Amino acid sequence: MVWKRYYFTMSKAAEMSARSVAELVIQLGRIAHGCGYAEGLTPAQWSALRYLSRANRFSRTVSAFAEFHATTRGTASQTVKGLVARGYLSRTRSRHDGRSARLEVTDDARAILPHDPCEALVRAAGALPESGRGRLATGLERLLGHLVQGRGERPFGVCTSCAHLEVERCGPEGSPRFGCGFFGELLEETELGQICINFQPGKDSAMKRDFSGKLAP
Amino acid sequence: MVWKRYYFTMSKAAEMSARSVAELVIQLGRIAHGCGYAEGLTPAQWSALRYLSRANRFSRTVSAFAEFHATTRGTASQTVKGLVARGYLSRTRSRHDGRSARLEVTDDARAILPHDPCEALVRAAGALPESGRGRLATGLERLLGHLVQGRGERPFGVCTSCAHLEVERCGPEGSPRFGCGFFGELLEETELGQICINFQPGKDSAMKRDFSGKLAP
DNA sequence: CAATAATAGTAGTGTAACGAAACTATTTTT
DNA sequence: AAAAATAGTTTCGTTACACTACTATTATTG
Repeated sequence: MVWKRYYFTMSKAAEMSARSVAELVIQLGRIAHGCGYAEGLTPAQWSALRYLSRANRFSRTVSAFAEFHATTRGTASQTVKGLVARGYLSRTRSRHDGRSARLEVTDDARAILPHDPCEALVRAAGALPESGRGRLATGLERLLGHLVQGRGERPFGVCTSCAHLEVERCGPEGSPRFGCGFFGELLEETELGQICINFQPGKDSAMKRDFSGKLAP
Repeated sequence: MVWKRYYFTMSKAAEMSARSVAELVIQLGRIAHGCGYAEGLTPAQWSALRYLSRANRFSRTVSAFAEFHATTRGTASQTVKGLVARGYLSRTRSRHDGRSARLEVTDDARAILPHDPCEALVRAAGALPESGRGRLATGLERLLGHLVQGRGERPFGVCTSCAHLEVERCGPEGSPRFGCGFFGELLEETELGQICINFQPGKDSAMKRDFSGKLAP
């Protein structure tokens, strides 16, 4: 295991810098969480709106959000209930599974999403120099990966870096078609950048991730 | 102002990566906060113990912790009260200021600090490759700086990167002595790495920061 | 030097976020 | 056909936290 090697041989300096990273993440997280009461919504509700506006059609359910938000289904149900009551989410029962319901972000919700109080964090990140920002994202992603792995949970991710993604090219010059090997369904190109509950870290992913949303072979 | 320049000219790709950074910080923050109930202490109490064990003597007060924790003095007072009741903190009234009381972390508290649930985050950070870890810390520090600045607050920091630090060398080979220009008091060498409530970002700091805790001229 | 303002800290109250457990209603497994 | 698993909801109790009002001390100001 990789982290053991690093952990047990960590020097004093390495431990200090690791602690610095942890402290900074905690501090940032608290501030980001605290500034979450705009538009009469709670932090949990904003989190739900953010998640559901970024999740693909397999992942827009109460249970998926509960797992993403690291909370219980009961709590997630309450959070969603409030948003439905305000007209920010709509429910449609699944035809294939009578227990399940799909959640959709309404136009009203999309209208207020730019007022998400966490946009302050996005702006702060945007103020960083371009090169450092990419490295920061990569570093945080790895950090989250280690943390989630240590808790025995699954990470969330998008199709473009998922092992379940399948690409099919019709002819040498034909435009590619995409599918998910897990759900066994075709994927629109716009769906490739959405968050999926069944993300599998792509050791052998079909394509490399790219922040622009475009695909690199 | 720097961020304006970056913000208004942000490309689509830059905005995506900024959003990634923000989302990752939020996610990490939630997980780090959620795993905070070990040893019968609440997340807020763990946060207080962490802060007070890292803060210098000018900063170990209820008000300083309230500001650090971005909460009210009332809430901070409650948090501290619980820790005093459990014997993890001791109060000593200030002789210079009858209103103020100094908080000290007890030996009992130092004994349980290694069981801080947020140590999982430290371990995860320790699992990162050494080079990336340093850059990650720097990037997060800048991010926090931008965010705090945008909220009109002051950042917290340590003497070694503070503008108030004064260094005095007794002779060409003599060991240096340190003082704080703000509080007008001498500083022990062990205090130079502690968090201070009156940190002033050191444009012209007397020394460069170093994670090892050692000093570089 | 008095009057006022500011600061450090505490106490009490109300809200609401959240976890836990119990409960339906479907689907899957055996 | 019976049992187990899953999606989701509801209820209840705890508690973290903000808000307000309050005391005690120090700083400021005319």
